[in-house]
Amino acid sequence: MPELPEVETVRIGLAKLLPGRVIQEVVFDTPKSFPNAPNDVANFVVGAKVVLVARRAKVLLIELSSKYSLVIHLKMTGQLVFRGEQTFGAGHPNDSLVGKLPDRTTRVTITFKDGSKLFFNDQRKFGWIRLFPTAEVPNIDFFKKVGPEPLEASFTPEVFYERLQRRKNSNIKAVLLDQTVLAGIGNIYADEGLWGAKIHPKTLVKNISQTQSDALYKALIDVLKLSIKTGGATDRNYVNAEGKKGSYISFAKVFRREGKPCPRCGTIIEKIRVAGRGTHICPQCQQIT
DNA sequence: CACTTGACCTGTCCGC
DNA sequence: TGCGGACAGGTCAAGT
Repeated sequence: MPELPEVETVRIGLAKLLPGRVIQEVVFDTPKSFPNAPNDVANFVVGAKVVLVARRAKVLLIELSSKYSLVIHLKMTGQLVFRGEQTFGAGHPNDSLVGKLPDRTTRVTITFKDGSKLFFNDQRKFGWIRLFPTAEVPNIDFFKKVGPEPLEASFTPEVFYERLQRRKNSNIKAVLLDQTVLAGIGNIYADEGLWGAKIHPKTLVKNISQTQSDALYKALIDVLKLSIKTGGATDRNYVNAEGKKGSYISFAKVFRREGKPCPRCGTIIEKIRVAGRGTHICPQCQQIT
């Protein structure tokens, strides 16, 4: 669920809230949520100051003054929610944003010297926080393999078409979800982009024309930008750094709209299964070519 | 090698 | 009402 726009929205929020704060304490539930040894946390996290908050693909990077970085993947149900000390404590008038934290999904709590806290919540425990020397982050396997950022200027329609050709015999939806082809697209924006470009998700890449590729490029960029503008898509769990929901889902054309009319032609939207994922299409607008 | 499927988890929803 | 099972979907490992 947290795809590029959601992670970027969290980054924007944390970038305003965290830099300059000094970490005082880190508490985590199980090693799985924070696989680094306690010693590393004691040596390189506690006492360090947050320098900046960045994003690559769907991964958040919190760079510390210790030359180490917290590398965070929210996977499906992860949240990073910041609470200043003034919004803390049961019964406090400002303590009503999304309920009291920590809650039963809280995996890691980072407390800053000024009393504010950052909660890493994750209902399904797929997400994680890892600690790496900042200089080593680009060498993490995932970052070595991951594809280009779709919103960077260097990502042109030509680059997109060329990257798609890496998987000519796969269906286009599977390829859009492949992070080594292109970073940041997940189930929501794959469906929305394919609808925008009028391409059936089961269409094989080798059967996608340059014209269709260009249309898909534009549709993907458009939905990603719109979603960032609207604070991301809250389907179930997603919230931003302040614990607030995003509103993109109300702009969605097909995602989670099965049984409702296509906004373009009125045909009833169907939900099918492609690449092992629930997939939403307009059977009239999107036909296999 | 290219590509697809299953595992990892927990909560929710649907049918019986 | 309770219960089993399908489903949610990002990524990696295992399978075809």
